[in-house]
Amino acid sequence: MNQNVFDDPRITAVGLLVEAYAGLSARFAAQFDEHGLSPVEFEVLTRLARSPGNQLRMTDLAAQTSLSTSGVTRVVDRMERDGLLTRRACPSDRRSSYAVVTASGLKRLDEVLPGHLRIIEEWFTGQLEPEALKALLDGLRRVRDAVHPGATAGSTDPLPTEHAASGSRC
Amino acid sequence: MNQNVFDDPRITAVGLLVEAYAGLSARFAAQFDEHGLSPVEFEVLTRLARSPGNQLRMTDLAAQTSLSTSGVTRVVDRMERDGLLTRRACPSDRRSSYAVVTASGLKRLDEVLPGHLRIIEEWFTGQLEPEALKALLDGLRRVRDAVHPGATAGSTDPLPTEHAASGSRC
DNA sequence: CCGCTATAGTTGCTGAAGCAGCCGTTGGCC
DNA sequence: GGCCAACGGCTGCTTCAGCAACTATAGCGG
Repeated sequence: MNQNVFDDPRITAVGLLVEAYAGLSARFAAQFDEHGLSPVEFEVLTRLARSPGNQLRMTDLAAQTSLSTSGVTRVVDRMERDGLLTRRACPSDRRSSYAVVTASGLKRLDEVLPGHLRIIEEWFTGQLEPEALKALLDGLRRVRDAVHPGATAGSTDPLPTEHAASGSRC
Repeated sequence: MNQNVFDDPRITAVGLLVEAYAGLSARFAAQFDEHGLSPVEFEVLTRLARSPGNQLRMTDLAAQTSLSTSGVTRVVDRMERDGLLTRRACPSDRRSSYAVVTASGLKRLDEVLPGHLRIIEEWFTGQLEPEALKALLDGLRRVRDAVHPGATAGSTDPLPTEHAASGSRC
């Protein structure tokens, strides 16, 4: 076996990305867990909270997260059971329903976010001088732009606020 | 709700990392799938192939991947069923067993790796000029080093070749 | 107005992964 | 030599996500 293949700088580059991502994800997950949230639930909460009216149709929510529509159904089931979300019927289209963040859900988010930001700063952005951080982010943006739109996996797009507005708004 | 929280540069930074990672992972997974491998199986295959004798104890394999020991048991079950791996008893410690890559497993890896490297180049390393790539990797390395060692999630360490040698070598 | 097709969401089934508990083995200790 | 704590790996149980099938509604064409 060509042992040296694994020393290929391309492999190393991917390794760095994977490890940095995995390490950060683990920190995030630990903090989410302290607040009784899974990473997916946190993502759902933030997607909804940043959307107009704190709500999104199930389908749109699926498009904005790493979940399939059936996955969204289950997650919303759990979160509705926990009181973080509610389903609301769409008045203009009886097939559709909205997932809406409840006051309790917003409160939970307010409890989680400060610590989340602190963790990002402690383990990610604060690890680098401003110009090094900028270089890192520029590089990531380039890769993201190449690989991003409509990728198979969820897009986690940070600024899709107009997405819901473009759809059949109720 | 403080809508502007989501415009925080720290959130954006994480978004970039997550999206770049997710996008690349999706490309990788698609190619693995063409060769009948899951991402985890590819990881197991590479870990073993880069280890001395193309083998690793189940426990060591678990430590080097994102899996628990029970997860390793199942994955190795599947891959052994598919002929990519074999279990071999450890002569000096009858509790231990090795997972060994078969010729078929190595062949599979040889089929997958060139395309894998091509994808990395096309969507990641080739997207940036050499100095920009270096800056990106330096940044990732800093974050990785901060967050990495013994993290909760799997470590995906790219140079643990001495790991197996340090253990109770048979 | 009727029927046909597309769409929204839910549900049964399957596969994968973790945890906890189990058994067999090992290696130190008396 | 026998005993016992530690360890390696496997199995039962649970959780969770995706796929595919299903129901209900919407919207278009004849």
